[in-house]
Amino acid sequence: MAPKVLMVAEKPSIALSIASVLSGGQMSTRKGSTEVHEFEGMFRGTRVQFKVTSVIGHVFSVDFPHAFQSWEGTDPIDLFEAPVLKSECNPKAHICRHLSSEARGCTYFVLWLDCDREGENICYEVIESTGINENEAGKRIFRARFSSVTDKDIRTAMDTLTVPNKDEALSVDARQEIDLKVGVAFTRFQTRYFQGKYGNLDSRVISYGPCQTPTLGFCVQRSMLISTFKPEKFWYISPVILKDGYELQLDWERNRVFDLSVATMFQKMVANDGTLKVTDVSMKEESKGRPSGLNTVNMLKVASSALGLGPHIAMHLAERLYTQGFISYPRTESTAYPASFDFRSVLVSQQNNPIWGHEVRVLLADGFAKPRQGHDAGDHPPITPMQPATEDMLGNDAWRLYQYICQHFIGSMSPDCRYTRTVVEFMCGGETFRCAGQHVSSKGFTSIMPWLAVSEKNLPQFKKGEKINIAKVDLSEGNTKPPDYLSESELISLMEKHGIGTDASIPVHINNICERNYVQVNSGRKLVPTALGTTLIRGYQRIDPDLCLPDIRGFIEHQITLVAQGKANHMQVVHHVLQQFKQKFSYFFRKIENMDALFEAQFSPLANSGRLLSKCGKCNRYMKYISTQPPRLYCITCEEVYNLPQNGTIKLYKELMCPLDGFELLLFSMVGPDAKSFPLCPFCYSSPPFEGIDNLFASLKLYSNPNSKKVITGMPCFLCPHPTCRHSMITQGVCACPECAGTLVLDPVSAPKWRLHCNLCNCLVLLPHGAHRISTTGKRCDSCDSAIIEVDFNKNNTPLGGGETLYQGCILCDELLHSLVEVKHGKSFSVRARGRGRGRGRGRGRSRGRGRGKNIDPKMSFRDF
DNA sequence: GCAAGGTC
Repeated sequence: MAPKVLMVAEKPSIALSIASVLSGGQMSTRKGSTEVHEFEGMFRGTRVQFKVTSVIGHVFSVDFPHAFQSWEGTDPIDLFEAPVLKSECNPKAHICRHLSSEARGCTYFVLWLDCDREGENICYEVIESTGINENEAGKRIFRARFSSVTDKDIRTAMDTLTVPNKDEALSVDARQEIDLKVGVAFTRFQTRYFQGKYGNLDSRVISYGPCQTPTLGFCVQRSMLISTFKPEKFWYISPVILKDGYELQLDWERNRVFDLSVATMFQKMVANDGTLKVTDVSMKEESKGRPSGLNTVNMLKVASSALGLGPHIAMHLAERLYTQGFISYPRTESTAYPASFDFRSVLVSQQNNPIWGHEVRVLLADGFAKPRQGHDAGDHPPITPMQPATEDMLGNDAWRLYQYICQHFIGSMSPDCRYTRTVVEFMCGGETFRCAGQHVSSKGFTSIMPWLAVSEKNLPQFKKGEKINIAKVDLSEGNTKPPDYLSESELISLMEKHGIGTDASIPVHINNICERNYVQVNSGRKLVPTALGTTLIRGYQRIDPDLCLPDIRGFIEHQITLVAQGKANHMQVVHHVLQQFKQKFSYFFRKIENMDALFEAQFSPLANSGRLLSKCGKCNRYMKYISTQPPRLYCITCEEVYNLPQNGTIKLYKELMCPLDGFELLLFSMVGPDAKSFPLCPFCYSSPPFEGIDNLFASLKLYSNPNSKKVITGMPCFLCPHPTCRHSMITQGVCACPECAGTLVLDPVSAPKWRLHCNLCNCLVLLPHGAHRISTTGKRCDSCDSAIIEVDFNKNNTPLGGGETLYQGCILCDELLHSLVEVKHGKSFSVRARGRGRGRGRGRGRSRGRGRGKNIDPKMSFRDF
């Protein structure tokens, strides 16, 4: 059998391109975690079987081991010396398993990852996943280096295989570890410090990061420029002349002066003279260059400033346009096209468009230019339309973005805009004045990109030496104005200039500082810092300005570049950089009061926030409910903070008390139809009292909808294994969930629409509607061990004979009850566990996790619903 | 609940 060669690309689209080129289109494709393309061909002189597949970006990501995950149990400073673990970033995608199974039986491996440091790092992630020793590099493992995904480059890369670059890969490992440790240490420390003190901070996390914080820094710097701005008065003179029917206001060469008496003096000199002499008339042919190819950052800037689409949304739309085949790959730094690029066929595909088809046909008929020379970053070609589309096919926002991409592309193929600029210079009373006119001789690319058009401005004819009477000379007054808030588009430029983030991550950082409530996007997509954002940056500036300056990213990049170049040892660099940050951290820790003074002036202490809600189990006094994010209870006497679930409403629960700690219970209700409500003890919720409760949370994570934000982060009563408390999972649990491994518990406040809800997933079971009361009884069903419930039916519609209303039974085994219940899912229900996990009704808290065989008694399930 | 970087 022919030897096998496995080739791996960074994303499925590249795998497809490589396979198509190398097989000449003669390949077979099969599905897997990612697609695998197979064909025969020659490799190092022998006939082989090729398999081309891909990863989906990084395979692994770095995090702390479990012991360091706890915010309570870990001192943030210890994180700098903590070990780090690599684990699969998307376990559900099973990329690692996919690679190892595809690698089996392969003799050679060719790594086609993107040719940048991240790609080099992913090479080693792929090698690790395949289980092949990395010492086989150069023997069985090869690296293909390509600067574009073109026929020629792919073939050249295949003919000149090299080996992966370990130093570059290690530089990425270094960055990952540094970013993780620095970010998490500072974030945990300042979050806990300020959230334990202030009630109206309105942010769940007060994060720090070497990219996000300088990004915020830019916004705050501008807003501080605005708030400290002192306007100054200035004066200027602008003579007006009348000629050939034109009224012209001339520009003063001095522009403006800041002294009224000086300005008055100039005005008098000019007025006394009264005659302007034309000293020069110049005419120049000027041209405004057509654009070069469109890269991500420029697309995002236009999307924000001209289309009103934020970078996060714009990237989302662009990705959709890409996966639907309307545009080329939208994440690229390059503004230059490869030499072999087929411009003509792109133009041809756009020639029938009703809006710009005409311009395209003219270009095709009269000949077109290549885009202005740009920069080739060696990644992907500029963003280019691939297929014609209409607004109906795309939807409004995607259409507007697509339209811009098309206009930009066609503009870049069009001639430059040419115009004549006339400048007339005048002298009067010893002062120089000018006026300028413009006449467009050829619109060029501005006819398809009209917002860049050069404006026409006509001037009357002037002759050098000509004398003209001044109609009037006004002395005008003005005020210097502060700059406007930083626009998103300006921010993107600043980030790019300072190397903060990458084309793919810039939108994420901007989105981050918005979501964390550090800045708000105002009209015109201007970024206005919030009190929190401003206070944070001012705090860093007081303690250690480095922390919020863009150089901090530059410093890290510089250090890891030494690793990438093989000039420094990976471990030593990581250690050195982390030691520096650890020192910064400990200084920040010691000086936090300097920042806190600013917080004190801006925010209210917990004691002055919120309203009294429920009694503390320790001091028996009422605690305050803080409703701003994150919702908390604060005991003024004990100075303790208790976390609460998010995104719902909270109220006192019948003044009932937790038997474990004496805290008054609360009732939390999620929002929306069919939303759950459940009781919780604030103390138990914040610090679960039972060992092993972590496992419950692990399953909670598993079964909660990954698309919705996690609401429950602690232990409500429905997860509590207390054997006798009337609110615990033990007493309120009825039977196993039909959809997951959870337990259906009685919703105690759901009357008259009585129901059970699952304590893990969104499964809902409706109980007899309109009953007076439904409760658990403490008895168990003989045949299925579910809790026997007692229903007190309404006497007007009781299904029982003789006007009876009281009835006890098992909702699974009792025919009457069984016929009166109905399974319903929450809207966001998405994860279905296989099998039923723990099948037996509640009871026996300790039996949790014991799996059941396949022989499920049909009566014990909801199968026949 | 934390970072930043890939990509879907």
